[in-house]
Amino acid sequence: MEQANARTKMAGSMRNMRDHAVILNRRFLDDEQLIRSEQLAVLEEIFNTNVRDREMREISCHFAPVLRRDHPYHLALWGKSGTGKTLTMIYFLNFLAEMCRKEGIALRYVHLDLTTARPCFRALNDLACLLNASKRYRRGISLEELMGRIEASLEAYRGYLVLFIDEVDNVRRDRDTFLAFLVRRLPQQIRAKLILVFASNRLNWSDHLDPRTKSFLKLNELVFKPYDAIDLQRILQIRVRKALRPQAVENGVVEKIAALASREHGDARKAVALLARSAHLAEKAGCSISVDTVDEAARQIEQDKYTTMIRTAPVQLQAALAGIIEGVRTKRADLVGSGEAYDAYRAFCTRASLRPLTGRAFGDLVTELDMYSFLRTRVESKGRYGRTREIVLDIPDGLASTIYNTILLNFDVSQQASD
DNA sequence: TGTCCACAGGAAATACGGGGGT
DNA sequence: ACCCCCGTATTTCCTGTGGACA
Repeated sequence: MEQANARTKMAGSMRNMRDHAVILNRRFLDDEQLIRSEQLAVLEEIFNTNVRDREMREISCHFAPVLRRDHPYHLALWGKSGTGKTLTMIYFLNFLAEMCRKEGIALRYVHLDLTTARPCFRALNDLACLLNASKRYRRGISLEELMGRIEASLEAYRGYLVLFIDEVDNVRRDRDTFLAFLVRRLPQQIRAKLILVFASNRLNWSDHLDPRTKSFLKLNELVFKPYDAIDLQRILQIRVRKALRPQAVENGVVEKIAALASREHGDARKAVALLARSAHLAEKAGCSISVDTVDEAARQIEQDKYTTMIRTAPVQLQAALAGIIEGVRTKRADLVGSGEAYDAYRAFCTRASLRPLTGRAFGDLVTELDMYSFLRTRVESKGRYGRTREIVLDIPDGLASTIYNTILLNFDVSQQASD
C-alpha cells in the first residue's frame, strides 16, 4: 500500500515537472556546456539579428587584405568584459579560416585566453602549448628558452598566423617583455605573416607600454560599446527559444533582465547567467519565471559572488576577514581600527591553529580585502593617540554571517566564545 | 610650537617551494 | 641526489605623518 502510494506520488510529481518544466534544454543556458558547433550556431543567430554588426564589418575590412595575399596591420579590440570581443573575434576567425581554406590560403589562428591574470612566464608558456611548441611547465625554464621553442616550432610555417591575445592587460609584472617578444622579436624570427589581435578592457591599455614597443606596433583600433538593452533582449530571446519552454517565461522578464544588465554593466554573459539562475529558481519552485523571480535571482548572484570569492581565496585572506568580522562583533560597532583588527585576527589564528602573519603583512591583506570590496578603509589620525586605519565592513545586509560561516567551514575552528 | 603616538606603507632582505640540469 | 634558478609570500627595517596635548 505504502509503496504504491509513494509511486503514484512520484509519478505525479514527475508528470507535474514535465508539464510545468521551465527548462527544456539546460545546456543552452551555460556556454561551457555547449560543444563548438553549437556555440557557433548560437553566435550565428546572434549576429544574424544585427547585433555587433558594425564591429563585424570593421573586422572584416581589417582582414580583407588577407584574401589579396597582403599583410594587414595588427588589431586592438577595446571594450568592457562581456561586450562580445572574444565571441565576435572567434566567430570571425572561424569564418576567415574557412574562407582561406576555400581560397587555398594557409592560415592558422590561436586564441590565447588570459582571462585570469598570470605572469609573463605563464602567458608565454600557454602560448607555447597552444602552438604545440612545448609542454606545460610550472617553473624552472627560462623565458629565453620558451621564446626559442616558440620560434622553432614556427620555423617552417609560411602562411598567415593570427595570434588572438585575449585580455592582454592581465599579463602581470613584465608585460613589456611579453609584448616586446610578440611585437618586435617574433615577426623578425619567423617567416609566417604574423597578425596580432589584442583584446583588452581598458581603453588606455597601450599607454603604459614600453615606448619602443609601442612605436613598433602598427595598430588598428576598434571599440566595442557595452550592449544596450535592445541588444541584450535579442541575445536573451535566442537563449529563451533554445533553452526554455516559452510559456514559462512571463511577460516582461526578458525586458527586465536586459534592463538590469544594461544599466549595471552591459555584460551579455552576466545577463545570460541571470536568466539561467531565474530559470533554475522557477523550476525548483514549480512555477514560471516572473519578474520577482528575476529579482530573487539577482540577489542570489550578488551573494554568491562574495561567498565563492572568499571561499577560493588564500587562507590568510580568509583568516583576516574572519578576524575582522569577529572584531566588529565583539566591539559591537561597525568600525574597528587596524590595531584592534590585528588583535582579533591573531586571536582567530590561534583558535584556527594558523600561524599569524606580521602586522605589516596583515595590513596588505586588509588592502586586498578593500580592493575586493569586502570592506572599506580610511586612514584616520587620532592626534596624540596615533594614527590608524579605520575598517568598515562593506558587505550587503545579513551577508556577514553567511560569509563568516563559510570561512569557518574552511577552517574547522571552534565558534567564537562570545556569540 | 614642539612632541610623540600608533600606525601606514615603501624597499630590501629572506624564506619557500617547485622544477630543470647534471 | 644535489644544486641552481625563478617567482612568490613574508618578514625586517625603515621613514613618514596628522593632530591632540602639554
